[in-house]
Amino acid sequence: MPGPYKWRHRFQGYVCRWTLPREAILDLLSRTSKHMSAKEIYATLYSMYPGIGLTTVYRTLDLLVRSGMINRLSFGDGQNRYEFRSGKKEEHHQHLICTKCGRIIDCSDLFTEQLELLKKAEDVLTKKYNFTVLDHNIEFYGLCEKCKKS
Amino acid sequence: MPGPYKWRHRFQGYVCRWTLPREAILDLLSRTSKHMSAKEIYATLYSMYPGIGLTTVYRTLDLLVRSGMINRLSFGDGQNRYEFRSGKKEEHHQHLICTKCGRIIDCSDLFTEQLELLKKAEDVLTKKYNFTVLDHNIEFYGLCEKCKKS
DNA sequence: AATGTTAATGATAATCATTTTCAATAATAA
DNA sequence: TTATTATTGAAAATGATTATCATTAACATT
Repeated sequence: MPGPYKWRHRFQGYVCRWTLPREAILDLLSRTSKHMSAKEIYATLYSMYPGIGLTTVYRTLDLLVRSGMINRLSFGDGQNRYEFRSGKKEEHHQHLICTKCGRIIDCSDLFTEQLELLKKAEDVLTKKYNFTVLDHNIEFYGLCEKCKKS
Repeated sequence: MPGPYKWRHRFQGYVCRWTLPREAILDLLSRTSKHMSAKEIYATLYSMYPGIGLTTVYRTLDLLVRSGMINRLSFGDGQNRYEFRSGKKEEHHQHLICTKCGRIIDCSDLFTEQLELLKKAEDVLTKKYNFTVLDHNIEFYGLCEKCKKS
């Protein structure tokens, strides 16, 4: 369990009480580069904090999503996954998903291309569909290094 | 129920027996512009073909996904959705998803931008991650016309 | 520091999408 | 027409997520 209330200040106005489970879940997600499911988060925290309940994990994840601290991802494997959301607006990244082993790789190398797509998209979508873009998501499916070999 | 076996020929080699449920499900998806869930497909077919079972719908959808006839989509609302896949490789489109009412709009207006992103992506991802891109997916989240007003 | 209010928790049960099981059916080859 | 076996559908099983509710604990007030 990390320093007592590292993340508390980011919740002013969102939540009444800052608690150990909330701190622990947000802290875990801020440290890992994995895209963890609720069960995985629960299992990880359980080892250092056996009192925690799976229900609380689900509830807290929901809270964190709603308050914009984390992203909920669904890759279609039957469970949602979560990732920490950096403060910076520009730090959008893509996910590479191996269709063979399910590995997920983060990729932030297409910054310029993405921005251009986005700029154009906002323009087109507003004019044609009167749709206001608030967020976007780009995924690439294919084969990772390991799976190509085998 | 449509003309007897309209889609049969596209299955040569994929499947042994071509049946009424398979025909009906594929035909329905080929006609609709909606992004239907298994339950919705089941309900629609049930009215004209009361013998059909939900299990068969799930199984057939799986078969159709595996053989490349349809796409499975997961927008994170707890159920998968399906769309017919046109033969043409280039006919990739994006989805606009209204975060308020859940409406899904198809959009094919970003053809050039998408191609350029993709071209660059394949290059970068191969070099940096040794990842082979087979497919991609782009989604825009925001507010649709109706939801902006209310 | 002690107290009271009530938000937050966690165990359990419920829900909902999807999968598995298995006996019955029907598509196709012989 | 018959035999083979892929396919079907009902029912049960699974697995992720949500709802219920009594208990606990955060924190504002004393």
